[in-house]
Amino acid sequence: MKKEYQSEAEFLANYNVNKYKQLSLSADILLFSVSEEDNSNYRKNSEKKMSILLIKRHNYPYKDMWCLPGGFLNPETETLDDCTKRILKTETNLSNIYLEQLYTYDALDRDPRCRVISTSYMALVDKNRLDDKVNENASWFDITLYNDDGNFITVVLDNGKDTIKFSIKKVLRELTTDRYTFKIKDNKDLAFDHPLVIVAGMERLRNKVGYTDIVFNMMPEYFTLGELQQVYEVILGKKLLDPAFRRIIADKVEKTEKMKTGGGHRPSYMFRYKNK
Amino acid sequence: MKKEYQSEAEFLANYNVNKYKQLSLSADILLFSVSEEDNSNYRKNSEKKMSILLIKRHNYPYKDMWCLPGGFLNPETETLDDCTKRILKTETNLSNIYLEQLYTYDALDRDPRCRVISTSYMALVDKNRLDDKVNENASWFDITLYNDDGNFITVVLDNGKDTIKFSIKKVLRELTTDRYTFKIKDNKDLAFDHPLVIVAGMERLRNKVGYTDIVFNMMPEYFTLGELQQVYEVILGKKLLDPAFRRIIADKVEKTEKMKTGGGHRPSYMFRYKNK
DNA sequence: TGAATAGTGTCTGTGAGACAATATTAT
DNA sequence: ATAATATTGTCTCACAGACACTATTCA
Repeated sequence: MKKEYQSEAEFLANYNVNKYKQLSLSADILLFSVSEEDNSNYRKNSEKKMSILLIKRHNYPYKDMWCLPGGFLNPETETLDDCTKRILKTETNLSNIYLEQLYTYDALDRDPRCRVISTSYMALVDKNRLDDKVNENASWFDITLYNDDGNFITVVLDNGKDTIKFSIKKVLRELTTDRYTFKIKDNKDLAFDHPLVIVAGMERLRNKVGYTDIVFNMMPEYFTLGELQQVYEVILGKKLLDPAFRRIIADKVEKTEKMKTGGGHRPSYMFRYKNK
Repeated sequence: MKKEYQSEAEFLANYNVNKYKQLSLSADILLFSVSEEDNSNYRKNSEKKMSILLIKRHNYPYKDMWCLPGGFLNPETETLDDCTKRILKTETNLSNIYLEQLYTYDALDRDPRCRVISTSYMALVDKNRLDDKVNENASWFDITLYNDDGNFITVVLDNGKDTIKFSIKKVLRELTTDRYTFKIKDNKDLAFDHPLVIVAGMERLRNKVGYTDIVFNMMPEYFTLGELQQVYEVILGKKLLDPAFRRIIADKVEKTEKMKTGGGHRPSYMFRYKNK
């Protein structure tokens, strides 16, 4: 039977480092998706928001706080990719999810138990595939980004019950021309260095959306161009002009016979990703 | 006194895994620079080539083969960044080098001794800063890339004495829209999975050159626009048009009073990176 | 003088940004 | 009829590609 600790300090005092490994590797997953906000106006299309899956911690450290889904690597049998897929399977019950390694975080004190070096992964999924299948300790949080000025980013995560808020400062790196790193300025709701991981991951997603087709991993098979445009817009954090958007994605999609009707306005053709 | 093994098989048979760690982390460094090919024609500017620093291995595994500079992480004291800087200092005697983490390689069998998970770093340097300072076991290799067709890349590395050649196949990943990974198709000269690391790193460099200012880390303080253009050209692997190039970099550089003369042709103003 | 690079002018076509106009639905 | 989205047309402006032209040096 597991002992119940009363505080993180007590837990750490009793934490037997030698019982476990001195150095552990882990994978942390940014599982991104897009959520639909139900709308009162029967004419309007439902608005969309970026969302991310978080896990409620039940153990120390950071007990009762939210964190990214993640887990330790079994170094004898697993690659980091394997490890990530195993975690995703556990949390979402899905196997076929777009995955991409992002960055390895290894600050000496990023985990109070011992040295834990964590590789972050970005995963993208169409929410319709799993809405009800997620693990009970997991929850989808809508993401809102505020760019206070050029140097600060405030992130608010909301799952309808809990609100998580943190701020990140952009810090220019020395010895370089235009790169910067992130530092946590303010955070009390999210475990570990996960605020950094989230902000860096969202930046990566924003950048890659422009020159790759990864968005289609977040779309169902059939979608309207309006829906697709909404997804681009929530990722990029800005409105796009309809004609320009249609020009750009014209050769990536193909029109089908299906129509989406019932919106109190002109119906729309459904499109499909055209995989060359 | 260290025992001398006669073969890699013998070495591995005697390798005591328990004497060392079961799992090790390491950093491998892609130290890129640009080399000048001396030219016979007094009129012509010297041609440039991409070059990379490699290390001659003196121990098993992969004894007597070349490999990327790298080393094991000391997990009690170092971050991966620290580790990379320490290795760079050892090999080049320089401390201030542009660094950027790229990717973490962790195939189960990538090192025959035991599980070694390696994070690759890209480092960029102006060769004038260190030409004679490099460690004696290290050597600069000129890089030539051949894109046999869309799916194969052949890389030839040459340091004037040794020639290293390997081929890489681009493999489309499942579950995705446009990403691919690399697989080694043919390699007998370069240790470990370093062919993959090199090709992936060069791709990253090519991409980043377009939307960042990292090139200036490979330039001396004063340079002509012709020299700068040459560097872009060897990185991108194609010629650029002069007027277009000048338009693009116009606001990144500032003209100085210095001139570069003696070329048997019209002299050129020297420019400097304009750090906003 | 000529070969080579340095540097600038300018034309053209492509494509993004912007705005307008038309089409079609459910209430 | 009206509010809302769907879809297309078109104008303009910025800018990259392309080519031409002039400037300047040293053997």
